[in-house]
Amino acid sequence: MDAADVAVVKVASAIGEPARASMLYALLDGRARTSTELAMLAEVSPSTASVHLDRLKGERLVTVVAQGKHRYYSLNGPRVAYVLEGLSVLAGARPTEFTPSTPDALVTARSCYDHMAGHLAVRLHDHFRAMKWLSSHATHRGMNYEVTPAGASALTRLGIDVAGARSRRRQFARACLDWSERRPHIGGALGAAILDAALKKKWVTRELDSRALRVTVIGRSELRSRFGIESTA
Amino acid sequence: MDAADVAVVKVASAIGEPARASMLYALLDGRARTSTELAMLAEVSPSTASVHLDRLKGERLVTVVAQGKHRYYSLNGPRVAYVLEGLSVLAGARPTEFTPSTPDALVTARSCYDHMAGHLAVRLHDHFRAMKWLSSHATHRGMNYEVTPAGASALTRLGIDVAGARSRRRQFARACLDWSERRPHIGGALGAAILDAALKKKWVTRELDSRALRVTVIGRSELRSRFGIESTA
DNA sequence: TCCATAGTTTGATGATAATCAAAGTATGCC
DNA sequence: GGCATACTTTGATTATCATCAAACTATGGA
Repeated sequence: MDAADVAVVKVASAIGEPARASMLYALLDGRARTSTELAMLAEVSPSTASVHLDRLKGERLVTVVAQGKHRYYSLNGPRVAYVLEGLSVLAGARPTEFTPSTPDALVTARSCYDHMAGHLAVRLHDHFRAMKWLSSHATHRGMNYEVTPAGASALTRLGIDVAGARSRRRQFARACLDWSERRPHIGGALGAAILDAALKKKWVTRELDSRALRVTVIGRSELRSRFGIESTA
Repeated sequence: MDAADVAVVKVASAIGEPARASMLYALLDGRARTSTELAMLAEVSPSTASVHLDRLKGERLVTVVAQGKHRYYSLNGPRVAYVLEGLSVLAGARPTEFTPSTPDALVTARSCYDHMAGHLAVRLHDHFRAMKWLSSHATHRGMNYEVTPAGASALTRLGIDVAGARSRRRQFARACLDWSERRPHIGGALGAAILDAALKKKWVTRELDSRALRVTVIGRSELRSRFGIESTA
């Protein structure tokens, strides 16, 4: 086994332990969490959690920021999120696809690192494309989107900070393949702006300690009237 | 930890053990291998290899086909290959980027499950696109390619079985993001046909027990004269 | 300065997993 | 039928890893 494989084994075995996996998947919603919170989520003692987090940090799966006595842990970038999603698909388990069967909840909506993923995200993507608010162009990195003039005004009227997304030093908008839906949703800065707007307008809310997003009553109404997207129960 | 995470832990920990990882990465070149071969590659005894392979089979990472007394193991589809490549990237190791520094070897060429990946594959992709032998169209699954009429005759003249690729019950041609190059190469049935043709014409040969492909003297000459692709030493 | 809180380090304990040799099973060939 | 080969199963051994409580360190507030 060469040196490269040794590194892979360390990364895979770091993920392949129940407590550490719990913590990693808990961070998949893109939010930072303290070590004490992660200990509780993983159902281990703070000392156990501390050792595990040190291991994850050593393998560059998480980053930590200290603020006073608190230590805030986050996933170390979208590539980690990508592999975790891939492992979920490989395991045959859908990452948090089922939301509680209340009439307001969309069957599948979740935050994928910093943007929306799931059924709702795919439907929004399809709608924006159908309305020709996005144009696509192939690049060496996959398919990217640009916002058309009509799309710019429509999305801005929806409260989506298109200009702010454009000014960020990151990819503006790209097709992000949705592992659970097997179809694209919108990633990049625009994808993050869309999630921000949906949260601000309270069309969706975050589930506590979960990547799932819950579609609110208001959200359901707005999504139906604006986009023709029905939530199914 | 919910049931989904338990499944993920089993998959990740199955990968995260040196002997099993060796066997998985040995299979990443898309060829089937016997359990005895894999035992040798992983430097464990046949009995140890047998138990490990049983574990990998249990987690659906490999499939096995018995032919007489031989057991041939393969990766269980491109999705497994995809996650293994993703783990390699995450681990910071490049999958077999360096070939021995003989003057004939291209720096980066390897087989990725059933098609060619690496620098050469990316250059071929770029050339075929530049010659407009491929047209692209975005689908809900990413970017796909179609062969133009000019491309069909040119590729067929190159010995690439375009018609055979088209008749297969799988995706004809798609942009497959090359993890090491970060640019697309050609996947799908056409990608496999291209690798087949390159092997048949002896432009490339397989390295023994490796995913690396070696560009032959003939291959280097043909690639330069036909496509303007130089191999660098 | 003292106390509470957050988090880390240490040492002991128990569980789990990988390893192999030996024995066993199945297949193929003569 | 007998022998060789490929592979599996079993039991014993060893190493590794996760766990926690206790002690310790760092930070923040009164």
